[in-house]
Amino acid sequence: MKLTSKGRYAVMALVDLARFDNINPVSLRDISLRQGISLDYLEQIFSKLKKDQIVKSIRGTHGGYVLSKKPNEIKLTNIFHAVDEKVKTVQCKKESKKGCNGKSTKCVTHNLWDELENHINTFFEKKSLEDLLKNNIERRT
Amino acid sequence: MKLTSKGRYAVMALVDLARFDNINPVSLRDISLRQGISLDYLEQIFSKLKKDQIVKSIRGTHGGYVLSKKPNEIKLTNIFHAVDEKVKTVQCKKESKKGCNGKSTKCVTHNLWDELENHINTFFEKKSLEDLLKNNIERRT
DNA sequence: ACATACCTGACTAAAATGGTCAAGTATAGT
DNA sequence: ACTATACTTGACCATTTTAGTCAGGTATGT
Ligand code: FES
Ligand code: FES
Repeated sequence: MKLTSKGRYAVMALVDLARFDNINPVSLRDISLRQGISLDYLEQIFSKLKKDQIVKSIRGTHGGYVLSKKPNEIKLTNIFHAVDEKVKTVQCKKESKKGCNGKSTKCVTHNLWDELENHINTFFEKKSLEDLLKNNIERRT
Repeated sequence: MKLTSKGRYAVMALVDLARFDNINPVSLRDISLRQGISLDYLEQIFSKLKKDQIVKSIRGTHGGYVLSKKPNEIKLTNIFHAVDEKVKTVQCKKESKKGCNGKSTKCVTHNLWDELENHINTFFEKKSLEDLLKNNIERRT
């Protein structure tokens, strides 16, 4: 039950981006240096964020990335979805009537894991980038 | 962000055990057959559950395992702890003052992950084996 | 004695993770 | 026009984790 670096980095990078994206786009190089994330890896992550229209890219010198929505409109769910960091607690396919053991009925723990999945997703749906920014500003005053 | 089979199996097996543990101990062979879990793998899991005194073992013919506490005293936390299914969302060492990037201060997302970890752990602390048994009985009436 | 069932540790194939590397393309500034 | 910057794409790879298997052993009830 752990978070992958991809999800973690995605959020880190977006917080960084949100903080420095005032007028000018922010280059991945800057984020890489500030947050200590490999540039090449960041590129992979941002290509996914772009595909889900969480960021916009601006090419060329002084180019970089910009948020395509306001921080309070970007929920953690959206970010995680974009980078394929999915919460998967059940083993079976949820839609299927079959259980994880291949039997014709759901296993004894299925409901539990499903509850857990909801519990976690609720957390991600509530939190937005804005919440993180606030938290961070508070901490540095 | 996913659950491993070890954690899942541990809970499945214990629910099974709790349901059939009336007078006689339950053999891993039975659990293996009923739940469709490899016997060899179950043995690894139960050796850990035993070490944390969640189950007791009875050797010899007609031997098997028995819960060493009442179902309502066994929380998911205890089970997960026993089989090393730990919830780890932060990257850094929590006790350390250092951040995940090796810097001298915690990263911008540290608080978030820490909150998440608590959120999840709360869930595990509340749920007991008894809850699962109830849920299962309801479903089959 | 013998079948049952717990016990232990070593081993391993496959998947996931966390990246790196190479070779581009687009654009702004000079 | 040239060049530096920075996004873009896709292939590649080492390490770690997962989910087991296998091969022995030991205790005990009948
Ligand atoms: S997890 Fe869905 S049936 Fe077991
Ligand atoms: S997760 Fe703790 S400092 Fe980044």
